[in-house]
Amino acid sequence: MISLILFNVEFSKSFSSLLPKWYNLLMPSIKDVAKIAGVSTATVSRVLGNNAKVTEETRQRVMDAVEHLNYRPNLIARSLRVQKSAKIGLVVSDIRNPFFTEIGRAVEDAAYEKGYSVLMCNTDENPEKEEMYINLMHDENVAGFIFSPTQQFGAKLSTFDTSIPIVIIDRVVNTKQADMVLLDNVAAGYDLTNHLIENGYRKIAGLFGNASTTAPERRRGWLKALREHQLKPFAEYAIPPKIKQGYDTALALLNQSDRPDAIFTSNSLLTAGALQAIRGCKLKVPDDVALVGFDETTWGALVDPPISLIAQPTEEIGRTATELLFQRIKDPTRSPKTVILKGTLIARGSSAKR
Amino acid sequence: MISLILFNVEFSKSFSSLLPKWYNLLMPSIKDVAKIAGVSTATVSRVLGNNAKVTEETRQRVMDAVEHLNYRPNLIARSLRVQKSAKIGLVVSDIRNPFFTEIGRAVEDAAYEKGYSVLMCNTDENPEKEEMYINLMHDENVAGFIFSPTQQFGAKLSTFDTSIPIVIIDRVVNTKQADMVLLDNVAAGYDLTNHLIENGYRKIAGLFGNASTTAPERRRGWLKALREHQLKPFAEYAIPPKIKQGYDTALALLNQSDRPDAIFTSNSLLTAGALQAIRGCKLKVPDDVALVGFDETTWGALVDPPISLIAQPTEEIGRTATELLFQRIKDPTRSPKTVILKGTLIARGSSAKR
DNA sequence: TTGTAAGCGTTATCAC
DNA sequence: GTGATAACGCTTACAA
Repeated sequence: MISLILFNVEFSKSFSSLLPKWYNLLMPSIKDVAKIAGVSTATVSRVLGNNAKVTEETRQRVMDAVEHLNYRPNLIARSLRVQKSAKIGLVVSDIRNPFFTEIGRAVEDAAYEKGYSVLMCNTDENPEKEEMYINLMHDENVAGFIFSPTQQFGAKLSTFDTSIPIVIIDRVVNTKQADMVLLDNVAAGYDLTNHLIENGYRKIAGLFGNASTTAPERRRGWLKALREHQLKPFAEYAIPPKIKQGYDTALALLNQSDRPDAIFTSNSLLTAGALQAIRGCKLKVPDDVALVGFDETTWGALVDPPISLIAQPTEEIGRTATELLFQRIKDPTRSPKTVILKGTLIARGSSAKR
Repeated sequence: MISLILFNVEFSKSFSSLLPKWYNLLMPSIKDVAKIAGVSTATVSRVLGNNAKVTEETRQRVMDAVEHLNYRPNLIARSLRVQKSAKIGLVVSDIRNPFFTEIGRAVEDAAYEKGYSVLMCNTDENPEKEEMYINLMHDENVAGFIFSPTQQFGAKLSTFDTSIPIVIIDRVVNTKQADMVLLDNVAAGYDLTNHLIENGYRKIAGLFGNASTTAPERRRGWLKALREHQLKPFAEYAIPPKIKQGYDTALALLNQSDRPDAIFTSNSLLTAGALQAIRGCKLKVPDDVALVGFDETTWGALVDPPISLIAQPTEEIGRTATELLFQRIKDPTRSPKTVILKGTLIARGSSAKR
């Protein structure tokens, strides 16, 4: 793999000129280079892969030919031959969730530095799409991929092909085969709920996503904190983690005669939906109802009052996942690692002391 | 191409079962299928590509073998052979810009429906990365790609390889070779500015991105509206279209003794930055300073007061771009189309009548 | 309607 | 240190 990496870096340097108009008409192959340099294709390959010894003189001749022809190796052919590619996959459930957007960005950066490109796929929390994209990962010969499976799919995952390096992020999967990068969700839910309780809220409703293992864990923390204070859950819902469902559910909740004094949401899409509902009911945050959630977003600090939340270290999660992936690519037998990161409570106006 | 599409759809149906553990150990090839079915590889290929005639009986035998072996064709090998793939590219400048996130989502949906997957790349407004990803598009044999180039890169684009179908989105490029899907940015800037003027604002500052052609066009509309009302630009800045730069610039602007009474921003990242700055200065929107921008985001309607803006039909832009791309893939000689879509002014509290 | 075989552009094995 | 050459798994003339 190392040679591949070096290789790519070298190329992005040497052939940074764009493809001229006529390029694909006479797209030069390794044969053309060999002919011009007066060597065999094997030698050209050796020079480019710079893993075998060649005399400096032939190396130079080859490089000249390469430059002269503006040659760039055919990645597809190479991939067919070596059954690998300088590509990694990123399979997430919802690219519109700012959490995953940030992850995507971090992964892309980390991969780019190593000369890898990223095949990014959106499963929409749909197991059928997940399946098809996992197959695609295989078919595209990715070196490995980063994945946040739905609950249903995660359960199946351990039964299947383990030959391709995988790093699971965000969600627990019951397999000892894959590396994982997770948040300590129970602690996060616990901290966030404690914060509400300490600030005087008692009738705390919970809106939880129903697609991942993340939400149930955050719920566990929520329950634990409530229990420790002899409080009962005011109400709770397990719903699709989308803005619309957050809105609908919160609206119904707030229209009841007995309202909660705080809403706990398990992700930022639900937070946004709940906030819309609160606005729709012309209620005041936090006087009528407090609102807390997860993930720092563009808007969390901009709304008035700003939202109290548990911030996840998205950049770190993305980078860590990518690094674990590259480690496993380099050494597939290495025993799996699970990295658990802590969230940070950011207390703001939406849960101010009452 | 049609055959490829059908092909893929067929496969995603027939082989929806996941790869079993042992799969890659004995990853069956077309040869294995041929052997089991008692036919030649050519026949297997014909059955799978269902473009040539085969007797129903052999077709059945082949399909049985395929199912029995859990065979799935090797996309890389096929791609090497036919010099094409069921993949399209999406090269955008900043995946964290909600506009592009939405586009990405729409493109992914549209592509999925046709059995294509999407290679998504983030250039970070960096011409070097753009170049490398354009090369990658070539190297990955994508069927075509959707691209929002930086100004610098867009200028070069027409000089280069035209063999691969491209659809430009969001930004004008001076080439007659590519299809484009654009917003009527001059009109949008004009409408948004007129709206401010009608509501009584006179000292209107402008924060414009410096990476794309979009911002200068919106600026033209802004200038036109001002001129028609005998107003002078209060101040204007061309800056990198990022939250941080929006914040810094707006902060400096607001700390001057003579403050604008309205800030016009050319994209939502700048809007967010400007809003942060306004909050930082403890100023009231819109009483102290109005704020308007572009693109409907999760937060635009949630902040208080909500932001007035020009909404772009992102879903439509993404779908249209993908459709144009598929049309061009099917018929590469077809004369290029430019689709210009209108934005919608959404007037809200941040620019209320004074 | 079906089979044979060439070839897509690489890399890796084996000679020399 | 270098060159032939056989794969990698597929599609597609061309034959039969």
